[in-house]
Amino acid sequence: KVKRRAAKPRRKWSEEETKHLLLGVHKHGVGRWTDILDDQQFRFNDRTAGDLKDRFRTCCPEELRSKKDKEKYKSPTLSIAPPSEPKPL
Amino acid sequence: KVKRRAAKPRRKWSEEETKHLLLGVHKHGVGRWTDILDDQQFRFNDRTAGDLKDRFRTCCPEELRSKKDKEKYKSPTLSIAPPSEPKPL
DNA sequence: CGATAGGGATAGGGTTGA
DNA sequence: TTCAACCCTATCCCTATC
Repeated sequence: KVKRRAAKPRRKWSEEETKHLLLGVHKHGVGRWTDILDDQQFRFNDRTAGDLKDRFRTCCPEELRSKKDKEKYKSPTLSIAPPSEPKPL
Repeated sequence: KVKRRAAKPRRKWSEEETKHLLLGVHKHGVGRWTDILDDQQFRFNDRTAGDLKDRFRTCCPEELRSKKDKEKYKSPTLSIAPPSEPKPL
C-alpha cells in the first residue's frame, strides 16, 4: 500500500486565477505547465505545475477528450484580453 | 441540474461497524479511508471509502471542525481494545 | 533528473429519504 | 423540518513514462 503525503488544505481556483491559466495556455500551449508557471506575466496563488494541469483538465473537459491536434487550443477562439497589469491573487 | 445515479438503499451504521471505523482511524489516521477499508483487521458492511468518510463526519463533528493537528485523532483518548477476531457485520 | 499524462483518492458542498 | 446516509466533482496525490 502506498504511503500518501498529508494533503495540503484545498484552495478553490478563482475566476481571475483561471483566466491567467487560460492566457498562459494561449501563449505557451497545452502541457507547458512549468513554462506558464514561470512566466511572470501570469500570477498564481501558490500553485504547482501539476495544479495547473489539473485545473485545466476540469475547466476544459471537452477539449481534453480529443487528444490530437492540441494546437487548436491556441486558436483565436480564446479571445480574452491579457491583463495589462496582473495583480497578485 | 446534475444527473444523479440511482441511489443505493440506505443502511444505518451499527455501533459495531462504527467502532471498527474508529479503530481504523486510530490505526491509519483521518482521511486514510481506503487504507482502513482494505485493512482486513476491520470489517465493514459493504461500504465504500466515501461512506467511511461520511460516517466519520457525522460521528465526530467536533474533531472535524478543528482542521489542524489531525494527529490528535490518534490520541490514546480513543482507547478501545481491538477485537481479536473481527466478525462480519 | 525534471516534467507531464493519466489514473486514483479525498474534501467539502449538495441531495434526499425517513 | 432535521439530519444521517449517500452523491458529485474539483482538488490534490502517485507514478509510469519520456
